[in-house]
Amino acid sequence: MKKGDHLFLVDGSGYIFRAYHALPPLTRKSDGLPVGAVSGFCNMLWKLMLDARNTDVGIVPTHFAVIFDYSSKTFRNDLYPEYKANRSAPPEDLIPQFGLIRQATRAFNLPCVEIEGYEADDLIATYARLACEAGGDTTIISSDKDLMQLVGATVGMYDPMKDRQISIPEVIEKWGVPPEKMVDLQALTGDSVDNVPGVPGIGPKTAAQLLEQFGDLDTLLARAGEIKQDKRRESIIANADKARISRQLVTLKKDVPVAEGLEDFVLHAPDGPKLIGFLKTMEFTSLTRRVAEATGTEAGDVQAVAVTVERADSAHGPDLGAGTSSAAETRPDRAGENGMADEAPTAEKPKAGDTPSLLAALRLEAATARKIDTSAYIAIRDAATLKAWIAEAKEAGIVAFNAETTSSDPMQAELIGFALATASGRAAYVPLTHKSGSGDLLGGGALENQVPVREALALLKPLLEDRSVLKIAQELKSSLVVMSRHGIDVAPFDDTMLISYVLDAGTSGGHSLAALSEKWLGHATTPLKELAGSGKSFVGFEQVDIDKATAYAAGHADVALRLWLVLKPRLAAKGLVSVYERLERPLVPVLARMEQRGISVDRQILSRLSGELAQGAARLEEEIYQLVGERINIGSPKQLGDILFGRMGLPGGSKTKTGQWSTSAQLLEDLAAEGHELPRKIVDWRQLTKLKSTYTDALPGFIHPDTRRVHTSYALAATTTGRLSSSDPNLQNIPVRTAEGRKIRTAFIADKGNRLVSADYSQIELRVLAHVAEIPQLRQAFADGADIHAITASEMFNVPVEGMPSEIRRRAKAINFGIIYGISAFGLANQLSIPREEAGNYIKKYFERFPGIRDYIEETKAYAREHGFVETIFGRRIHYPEIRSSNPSVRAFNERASINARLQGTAADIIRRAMVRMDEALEKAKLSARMLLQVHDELIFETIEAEVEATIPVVRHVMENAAMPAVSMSVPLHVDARAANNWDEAH
DNA sequence: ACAGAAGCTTA
DNA sequence: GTAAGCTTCTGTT
Repeated sequence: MKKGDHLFLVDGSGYIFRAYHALPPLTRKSDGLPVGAVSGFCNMLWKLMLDARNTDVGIVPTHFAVIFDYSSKTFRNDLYPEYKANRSAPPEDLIPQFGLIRQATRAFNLPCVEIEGYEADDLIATYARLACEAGGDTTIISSDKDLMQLVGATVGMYDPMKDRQISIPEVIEKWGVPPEKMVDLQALTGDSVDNVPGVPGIGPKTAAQLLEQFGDLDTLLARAGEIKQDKRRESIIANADKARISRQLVTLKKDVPVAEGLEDFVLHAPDGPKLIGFLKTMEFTSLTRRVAEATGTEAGDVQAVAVTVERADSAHGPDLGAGTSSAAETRPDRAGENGMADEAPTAEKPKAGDTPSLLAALRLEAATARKIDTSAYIAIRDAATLKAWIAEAKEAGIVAFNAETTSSDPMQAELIGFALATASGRAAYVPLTHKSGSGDLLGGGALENQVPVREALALLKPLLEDRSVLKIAQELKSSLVVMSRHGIDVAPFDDTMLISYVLDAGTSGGHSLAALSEKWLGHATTPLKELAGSGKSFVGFEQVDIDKATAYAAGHADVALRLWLVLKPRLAAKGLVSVYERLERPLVPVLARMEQRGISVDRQILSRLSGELAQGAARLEEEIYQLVGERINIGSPKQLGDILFGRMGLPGGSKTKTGQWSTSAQLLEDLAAEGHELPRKIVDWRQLTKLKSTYTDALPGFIHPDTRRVHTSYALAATTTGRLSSSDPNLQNIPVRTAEGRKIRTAFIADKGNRLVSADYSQIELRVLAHVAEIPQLRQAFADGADIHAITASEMFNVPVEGMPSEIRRRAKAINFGIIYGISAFGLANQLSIPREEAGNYIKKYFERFPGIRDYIEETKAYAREHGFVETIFGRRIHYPEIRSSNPSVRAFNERASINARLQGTAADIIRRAMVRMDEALEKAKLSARMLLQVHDELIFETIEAEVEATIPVVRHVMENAAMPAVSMSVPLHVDARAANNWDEAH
C-alpha cells in the first residue's frame, strides 16, 4: 500500500445486525431461507466496489476487506467479565445468515478477516493504523459509534444504509467532541448494549460538556472536586474506577497480531461467474442481472452453487446443498446481443485490482463491437404494447428516455412522442401527436393509431417516478422541465452528457449526443435536418414520417443507453464519481426549477428605454454623418476603418488578424483622448445601439405568453471550467458597469408583495487563490476583512493603506486579476496602458512579495503538462490537451487557461454546492424564497416581503459554508446580500 | 441560409 | 492575461 491508495474496511458483523433490523424481512422463494441481511450485504458490497458513491471527493478503493467478529469471547472479558454479558442470542432467522454473509464475501472475491479473541473493531483499528502508516487513506464502512474514535485526517467512515459520510465534523456534530475524545466520552457515558458501565447519570451531553471544560478524562477525574453540581461531582468521584475500566473497554486495540497484511487486501476484479453462482443460489434476481451486465457474464450459463447453511439448532450444520433453481432470465434478450460474454474475464484472472477500469474497458469493447441498427426499433401504436414496454423497463430497473417536442425551448415545447430503451439495441418510439405530412396550410390531420397523450402520460408517470428504475437520458434537464409541466417528476436519473462532461471537460468534441455517439460508439447519428429539413423548409417533428421518427428518436434512446454503459464505469475508474454525484447530477433538478420559475421583466420600462436609446442613437448618427460627410453604415467596422484611417488619415491605426483596420473601443477611446471628435461619438453610438439591440429590444421577446416571465436556459456542460452558461436569453451578461446600462436591470422586478434578494460572493476567486496557494498575507487580509487590493499594493510598493493614492490601488487590483487570468506582461501592460517592461517589473516585484503565488503557478503548469489536466479542490478535472504544444503561443495560452481553471473552476464548484443545498435549506427554515438566477458568483432569489429578513441569513449561511465539509478552507468566504424591488437596487 | 469575424456585455 | 453569449456585418454556399 502506498500514498494515494484507499482501503475500504467493511464492519461485517455490525452490518449484519443493522441490516437485519433495518431491512424488510426477505426469504428465499424456493425454500423460505431467510436472506434479508445477506441481500442487503450483497447489494452494499456491489455498490461499494463499483461505485464508490459514498465519498465526497471521488474515491475508488484500491484495497478492500470485510471484517467480522470471531466469537463473543475476547480479551475484554478478562478485563471485565460482565462485558457484553447481557447480550441475548441473535434472532433465530438471523443465525443462518452469519455464515451466508461470509460466503457472500468470498463470492465477491474479497478477503474475509476474523481473529479469535478480538472484535472486528480491533482489527479495523489495526488495519486503519497500518494503512495510515503506509501513507494510504481508509474508509470504514460502518456507522458504529465505537469506531468513531478512529476518524481522522486519513480515516473516514461511511454509513451505507443512510448514504452518509462521517468525518471529523460529523463526529463533532453528533457527539460534541472530536474523534480523539470519543474514548473519554464513551468511558463516561458507558454503553448499556455492551454492558460498559461508565459513570451513572452522565450522558453524552454532560460528558461532552465536561470534556470541553477539563480537556480529557484524566484531568476530569483528578479535578472532579471542582464540579459544581453536587450529584454529578459525587457520582464521578465514586465511579472513577468504573470510568477507567470503561475507557479500557472502549479503547480499540490498534496492534492486533494480524495474519494478513494490507497487501492481501488489494482489490481484485469480481469473478463474474463465481459471484453470479452465489447470487443465483440466493435467488437475488435483480442483483444477478446487474452483476451479469457489469461483468459481461451470461447469467444463464452459470450454475447456482452449493452453500453451507447453519441452522439455529446446530452451530455447524450440515451442507444442505444448493437451491439450484436458476433465476428465470425474463429480460428480452435479442440475438447478437451477447458480445460481452466473449470478453468476460473468465479465461484468465485479471491482474491488478482496478475493477472499475477493467469494467470500463470491457464495456467499451462491447459497445463498439455491436453495431447500431436503426431499422430494428419498434413503433408503439397502442396502449397495450406501451404497457408491456413499461413493465419490461421496470423489470430491467433501467430505461433510457428521450422526449421529442415541438420546440427546443422546454417552456414552450409540446410533446410529440417519446422513446424508451431497455437494453442495447432494444428501443421503441411512441408517437403521440404526429400529423400527416400533406403540405396543406393546416399541416394535415392527426394520424391514426397513436396512444392518446393523456393515457400515455398516465402509463409513463409511474415508470419515470419509480425510485427503483434508473432513468437515463442525454441532456435530461429540458425533458425534466417538459415532464414537470405534465406533473411528472423524473427520478432517479443519470445524464450521459454530464457524465461525459465530468470525464472529459476540455477535450475536443463537446458532449452532444452526436459527438459522444461518434466518439464512443463509432456511430454517426442522423442530423435532425435530414428528417425535418432546416431553415425555410423546416417542418415540425410532428410532420416526420413515423418510421423515420422511430429510427431517429428510439435511436437516440438506444445511443444514450449504450453511452451510459460505456461512460458510467469510467467515472469510478477515474475517481470522478463524487464530482458527478455532488456537483453535476443534483444540479439538474435545481436548474430545471429555476428555469421554470423565470423572472418578471417589466415590458414598459424596457420599451421606454428603447425609445430613449433610439433617440440618443439617432442624434449621434446625424452628428457622425455630418463629420464624415456621408451616410455610412456606422455598424460596419470595415466602413468605419476605411473612413477613419483611410480617408481621414487618423494616426495610430492597427490591423486585426484578417488585415482589417481595427476600430476597437480601446483604440477609439485613445483617439478621443487626443481630441478627435468622431471616435468619441462612434463609441457612444455603439454603447446605445448595443444596449438597445441586445437588451431592451430583445428581452421583451422572451417574455413567456402564459407565465409573463422570462425563462433563461442554463447549460451545465458548456464551459470547460465548470461554470454554467445562460442563453435564450443570456441573463448572465445584463449590463451593470455604466449608469446607462444599469437602467436595464431596473426592468428585472419582483412580483407584487415580493422582493428580489441578490447574494454574491465577495472576491471568491482571490480567496480561492489565497487558499490553494497558501499565501499568508492574503489569508490574513481576508481573515481581517481588509481591502485586498490595498493590502497587495501596500506589500508591493511599501506604502501604507491609509491615504493610498487610488492609482496605486488600481494597479494592484489589475495585478490581482491578472494572476487569476494567468498573468502575462503583455496582458498587464495592455490592461494598465503601460510599457511591457514596466508591467514585467510589476510582476517580478509581485512574485518577490508573494513567492507562494509563483510556486503555485509553476506547480500548476508542471501538473498540467504532466497529466494533461488540472483539478479544482473538489476534484473536478479540466483537460488541456494542447498544453504540450510545440507552438509557444498555444502552449502559453493553455498554461494561462489551466492556471485560471483551477481558480474559476473551484469558485464554480463552490456556488454549485451552495445551489444544490439551497432549496432544502430554505424549505427547512420554512421560507418560501425561490432561487431564480445564477450569475457565476451571485444568486438571485424572489421572496415575499415579510420573509426577506429571515431569508438573507439562511442564504448567506448556505453560501458561506458551501465548501464544507468536503473542504475546510483556510480563508473565509464572504457573501454580500441585499433586497429590493428590482435587480439594480438589490445588486 | 449559414459561418466567422468583430465588437460588446457579464463574472 | 480567464470563462461565456448575442448582434451585426460580411463573405460564402
